Amino acid sequence: MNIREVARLAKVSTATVSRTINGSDKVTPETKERVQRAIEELKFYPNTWARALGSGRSRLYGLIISDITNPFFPELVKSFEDIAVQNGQEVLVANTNYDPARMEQCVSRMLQRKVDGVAIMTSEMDPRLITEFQDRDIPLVFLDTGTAQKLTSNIVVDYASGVDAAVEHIVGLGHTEIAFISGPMMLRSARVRREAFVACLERRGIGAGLMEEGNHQVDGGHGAMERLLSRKTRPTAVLASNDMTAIGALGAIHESGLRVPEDISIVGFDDIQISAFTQPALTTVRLSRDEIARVAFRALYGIRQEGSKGAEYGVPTSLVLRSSTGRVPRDTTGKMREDAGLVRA
Amino acid sequence: MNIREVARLAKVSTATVSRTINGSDKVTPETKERVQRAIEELKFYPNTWARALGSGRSRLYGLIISDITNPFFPELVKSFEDIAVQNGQEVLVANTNYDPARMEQCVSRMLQRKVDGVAIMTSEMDPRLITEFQDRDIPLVFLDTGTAQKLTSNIVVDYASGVDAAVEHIVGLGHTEIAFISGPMMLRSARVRREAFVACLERRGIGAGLMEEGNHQVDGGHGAMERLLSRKTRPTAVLASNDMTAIGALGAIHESGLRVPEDISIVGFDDIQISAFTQPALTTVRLSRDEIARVAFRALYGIRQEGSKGAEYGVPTSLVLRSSTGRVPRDTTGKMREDAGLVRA
DNA sequence: CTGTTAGCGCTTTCAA
DNA sequence: TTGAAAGCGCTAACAG
Repeated sequence: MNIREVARLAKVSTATVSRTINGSDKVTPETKERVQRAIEELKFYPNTWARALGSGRSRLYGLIISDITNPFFPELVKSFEDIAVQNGQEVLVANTNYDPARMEQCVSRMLQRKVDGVAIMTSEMDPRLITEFQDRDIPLVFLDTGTAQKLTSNIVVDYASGVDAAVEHIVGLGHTEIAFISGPMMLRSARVRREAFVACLERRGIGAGLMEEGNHQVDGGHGAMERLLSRKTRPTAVLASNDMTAIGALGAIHESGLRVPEDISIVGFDDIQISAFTQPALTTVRLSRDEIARVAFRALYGIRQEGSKGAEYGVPTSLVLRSSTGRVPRDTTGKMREDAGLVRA
Repeated sequence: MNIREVARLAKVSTATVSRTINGSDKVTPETKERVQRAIEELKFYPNTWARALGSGRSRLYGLIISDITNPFFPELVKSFEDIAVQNGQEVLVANTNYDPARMEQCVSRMLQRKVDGVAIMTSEMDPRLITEFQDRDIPLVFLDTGTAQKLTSNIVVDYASGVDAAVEHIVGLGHTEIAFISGPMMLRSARVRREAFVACLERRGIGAGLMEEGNHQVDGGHGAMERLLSRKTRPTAVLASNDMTAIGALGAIHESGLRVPEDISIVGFDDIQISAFTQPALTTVRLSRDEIARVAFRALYGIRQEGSKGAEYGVPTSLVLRSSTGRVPRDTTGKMREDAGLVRA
């Protein structure tokens, strides 16, 4: 079953069938009508691969992420896919699993599938691999890394404003011992977030905060928080590099018998869906996946479609106030207190 | 850049290049070696579509899910993709968003991409659409719905055993007022889970439980739990149709001032990653995504590869004990009590 | 507006 | 073991 059969049934040439499939305006309505009927009757679905071969365009966009298991990404994938499908394009999602070897494999898959563009939402990327794409004139868009060039764009998240709002909020509540649980420092994106925090404290003349390293996952946040709690000077407020980390920290705090926010305030980052439903609901810095996805797709699609150039796009962040932050407790000696709840009053 | 250039550089025919790419054993090691070098030198990546066109096999498998935003699915996607890539195949993921219209679109996409098989992990599916696949001899595998046929397999989750273990556990703790928060009743899979619960209570001669309907998402669980709490006879134990629902219920309980498990016990279903880190950690019925993914892929791939037939595969469930379940409180009048915590002793 | 035809890049007989 | 050549299903000039 192929375009020829449709042509035969509709009594036209394959070219005409092709034209009506592609919505060409140079086809008489009646002819178009006849072809449509033939297509319906035969339940014909044009072979995308053959179309791509013939036209040189795959209508396929690659989306490389590091861990689909981190809720931040599925939301991004969903948005990206929605926009792509709306524009008649498809998405090939690939997971690197934070593994450089798999990253190489992902790149190879993208290249073999002849994608029309790739959104690289993962932090580390061998420059050599990037060249593979650029040499083939494949549009690229990065998140927080890379620099705009001919065909490659970069999405720059304004971490500073969100972090600043968070710190201002925390400081306004009287906190002075502020800690930060970072992501894995081997990841560029994790370092960028950490730096935003450090720079913010500096700007405000607050002493360097306590630092612990997590892994952007729940268990890492849990472990980091435990280490933080065992320090001689316990922080009264903790910012986490992402919400998963914050959720892990929340758990560790509860297990230690302390309370949030009475004893310790927690601020997350990302605002993933579940953060509104943790106990207590997480105050967090929102980073819109929808916005990132939209910008990323447009950056890619725009180049192919409107011949735009690679550019730099900004994406804002903003503070979402919920219940995991509160006034600094009066007693900050670091000992567990039975009356912790009263401090709130 | 194509296979011809490689052939030219290696001084062989395109057929030979094709053979070495496909690992044919009818190529002299030396020739193979020469071709490999040429491929490396040119950084040649064979065009997958052309391969598909030529061979009639796309090496692409479709995976249709209903909501990538529900943590159950990303874990499934990840496992499925891992196995597929290990076998040199690719995965095309499609989201229906619980929307029949999008389901139709998904099917069309799969058909156009000429997938070699489709795993349909979403509950409702227009029979007409299924026919589209079957008419084209495309292997299918369903989760909990459909019946095994020539090329279509079915994965049957043994809900009964997991639900039974959960109810036994709950009953063993002295609970008698057991409620169930279901998923959306319009979904077959949600109905199946609910029925397993009802059947289990019947089998044990326990009166019909209280029922509320959620939507398999956090907010639905939250709302359903609120309704449950406002009833005259408040349940002392609640089973949820999935973990997201249970997490929502957990939140509603906390907000009402009651405690888990002192006042109310909660049992989830699925055992998604985050359930180990909720407050308290969720007791839940585990359903292995890994296992489902593995079985689903094998069902599809096996048919193409080993010529196996469509079959029925069972997947077990098991109870995971954590901290959200405890002994039934002595006082079950449904009033809020200040001493709730003491009941535990 | 419609048809003819030459590819797109690879696989796969069929010969050699 | 290797090569020549005929497709795979569709698109896109180019004619008409």
